[in-house]
Amino acid sequence: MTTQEQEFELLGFFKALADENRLKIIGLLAQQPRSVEELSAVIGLGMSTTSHHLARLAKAGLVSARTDRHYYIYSLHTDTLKDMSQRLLQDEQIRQLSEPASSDAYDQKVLSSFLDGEGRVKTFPAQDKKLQVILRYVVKAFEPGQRYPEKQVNEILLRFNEDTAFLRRSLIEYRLMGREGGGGAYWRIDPD
Amino acid sequence: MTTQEQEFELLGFFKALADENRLKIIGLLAQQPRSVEELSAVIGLGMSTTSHHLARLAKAGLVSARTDRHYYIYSLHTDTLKDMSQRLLQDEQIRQLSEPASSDAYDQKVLSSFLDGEGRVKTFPAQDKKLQVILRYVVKAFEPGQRYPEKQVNEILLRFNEDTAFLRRSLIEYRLMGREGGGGAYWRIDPD
DNA sequence: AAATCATTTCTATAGTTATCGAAATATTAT
DNA sequence: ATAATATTTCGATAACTATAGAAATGATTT
Repeated sequence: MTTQEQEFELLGFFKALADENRLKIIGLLAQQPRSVEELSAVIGLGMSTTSHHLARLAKAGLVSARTDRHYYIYSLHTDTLKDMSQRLLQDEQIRQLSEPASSDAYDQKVLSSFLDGEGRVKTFPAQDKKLQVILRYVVKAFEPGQRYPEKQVNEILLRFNEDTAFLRRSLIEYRLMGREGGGGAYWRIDPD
Repeated sequence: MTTQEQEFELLGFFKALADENRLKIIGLLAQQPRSVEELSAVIGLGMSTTSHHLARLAKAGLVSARTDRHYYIYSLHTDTLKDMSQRLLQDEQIRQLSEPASSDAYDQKVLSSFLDGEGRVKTFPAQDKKLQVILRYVVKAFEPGQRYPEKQVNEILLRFNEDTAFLRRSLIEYRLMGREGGGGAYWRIDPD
């Protein structure tokens, strides 16, 4: 089962139960199976409306009907209800509600705001979170595992902005690059 | 907590989660707390819309915000989610979703269809379920605990319909009255 | 086969809600 | 204080859904 299907299933489950009259139906069917006519009389709705609600509940796998004499007798699928609520108790199920990949949408938005057409940094964002997006973008100009003297670092950073000192300092501060105190060698720190 | 409040709370819970984008928000906040701006960028909605969704989730007690720097950081209340889903696992919670008293609405509807203005039975319904409603109505004319000879039973039943034999037989069949084989004594069986 | 009855499907309408853009509010930085 | 920025509130619109009544379908009895 894919993440999207999971989400859809859970969404259908919640939508099915997000109605006052459908909750009442669930409650009545939990007591005993009942016909459409009986249900609509008890909760005070037209039979077509009740039928509609039952169809939605059935689509979510919460009820089903068997035919008995003149009547369609609907009954509750308690196990579906319990399966779903138990799934909610599992942390992983909740975390997977949003596709993990889509997280760069935010980065894209920040980048398009603060970069010009040639990929240079127009201005530096004041907020940490946005600045980090910019820095993660800039640091890709360095090869992982390679060591750079300060002079070369400045040359590379100059492609992004005049203020190489600020960039250099920030890259160190946010632990995207490392620096060796003595010889002035820099290197890119791998993201983990 | 009254039954109505319970239902309302559960209804609010389901309504809060019955939206695709709110489910995504829940998923994102399960990974880590985030700001409105970040959330709206990632799921691709306007910030006002995202704010609206967050407000609904907060109303249901599912998220809350703390302020940090420029941002309002929203985080997930995992315990609310778990409380609710555990409540669903308890059978009593589900049965109480509909007020128990309201079950006579159906009876009322059946009675008004098959009784005339004086409380007499116009015709006998063909369906078991409806016939039972009529019989439960008729049997109230007998005092619990008292014994009636057949002749008196017929007199009483005559107030409801000419066909006293059918009524008598049905009352026995559906175990609303008992009969003593020998002397022909009848009595009303208490509902349990 | 015809008749009766329960249920569903169809059609239309009213109420609710998701959405966005603009204006207002709140918070932090200068 | 003033400016900058993030968030919420407001107003309007579009999409969705609950609802009822009428017509169609399906099932049961005679």
